[in-house]
Amino acid sequence: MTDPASPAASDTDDLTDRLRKAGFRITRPRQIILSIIASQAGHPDARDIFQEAVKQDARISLATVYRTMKLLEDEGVIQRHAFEGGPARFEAAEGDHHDHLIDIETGAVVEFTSERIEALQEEIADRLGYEIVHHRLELYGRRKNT
Amino acid sequence: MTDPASPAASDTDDLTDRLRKAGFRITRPRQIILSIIASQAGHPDARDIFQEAVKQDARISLATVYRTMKLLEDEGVIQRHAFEGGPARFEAAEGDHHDHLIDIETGAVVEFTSERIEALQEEIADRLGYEIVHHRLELYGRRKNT
DNA sequence: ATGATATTGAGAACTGTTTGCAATAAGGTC
DNA sequence: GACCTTATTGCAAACAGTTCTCAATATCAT
Ligand SMILES: [Mn+2]
Ligand SMILES: [Mn+2]
Ligand SMILES: [Zn+2]
Ligand SMILES: [Zn+2]
Repeated sequence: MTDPASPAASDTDDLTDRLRKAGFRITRPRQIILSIIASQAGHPDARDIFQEAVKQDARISLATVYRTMKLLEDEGVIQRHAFEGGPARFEAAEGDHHDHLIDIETGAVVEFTSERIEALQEEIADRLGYEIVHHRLELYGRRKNT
Repeated sequence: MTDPASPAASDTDDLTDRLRKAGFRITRPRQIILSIIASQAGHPDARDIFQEAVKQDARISLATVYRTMKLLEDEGVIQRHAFEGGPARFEAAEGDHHDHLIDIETGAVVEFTSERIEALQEEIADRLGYEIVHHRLELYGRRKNT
């Protein structure tokens, strides 16, 4: 038992194992960042994660957050989004694929899925002679005055 | 007759009228940039436009290109795209709405439309209680080996 | 415990874009 | 056309987000 106060212990352990097996060293910054993305909901940006991390270890640097996000993205642990305007935002890549609707007034991010849209995308790419590697569907809107 | 060598004269004239009526001064940089976006096909970035512009007037600055693109975007003359990674890219906003497929190997941009996808987007936003202001659908893929 | 080296923190560098400011020029008025 | 007001420009500095350089440090296999 290393840290009785750490949250989301099992998720984090899964991820550390995954990284260890991939030949990466399990450093303190990486453990902290992993625990943050495992527990944290939403779509935090690098600065959000950095600020959380600093609470647990004041000497962590923003550069390390960026480096770790890159690593985790390459490992398929997280996904990176580039919503309009702002900095890149991240989320754990556990669940199924989904797309996003962004409230242009509040910045809130709503997730949704549509098998039909996904299928249509494939169909279109296919017709154009392409194979989709990844895609990006973002709806920007405002809440209806019901 | 002001400049017998200028290309895409009528399109450009339409646009200058539009700007003039909106109360903007028709400056040399603006005329040049307008003629470039009116003639140029594709999805050039600010640097592309700048390089073209410099050929016609060596003293034009990149800052003015950015300022003009902002103005033209606000006026609805052009559309701005933020494809993955690179700088913002622009295109004349004459035609109908369309979305993009980007060849991740060559960077080529293929345009497509899908009324069905557009309709589904509306449906989804509606169901979530939102009204779509704009959206972004980008497919990133590679050419099929057929 | 030791050693090889992957990783870190700090800050410089970088890319794309915006901004402050003095100089310039567009276009309305005479 | 000359004159005036002020929008627009060029330049450079500032900015935001991200990546990189490099010496110091920490991980982990032995
Ligand atoms: Mn999400
Ligand atoms: Mn297009
Ligand atoms: Zn999708
Ligand atoms: Zn569309």
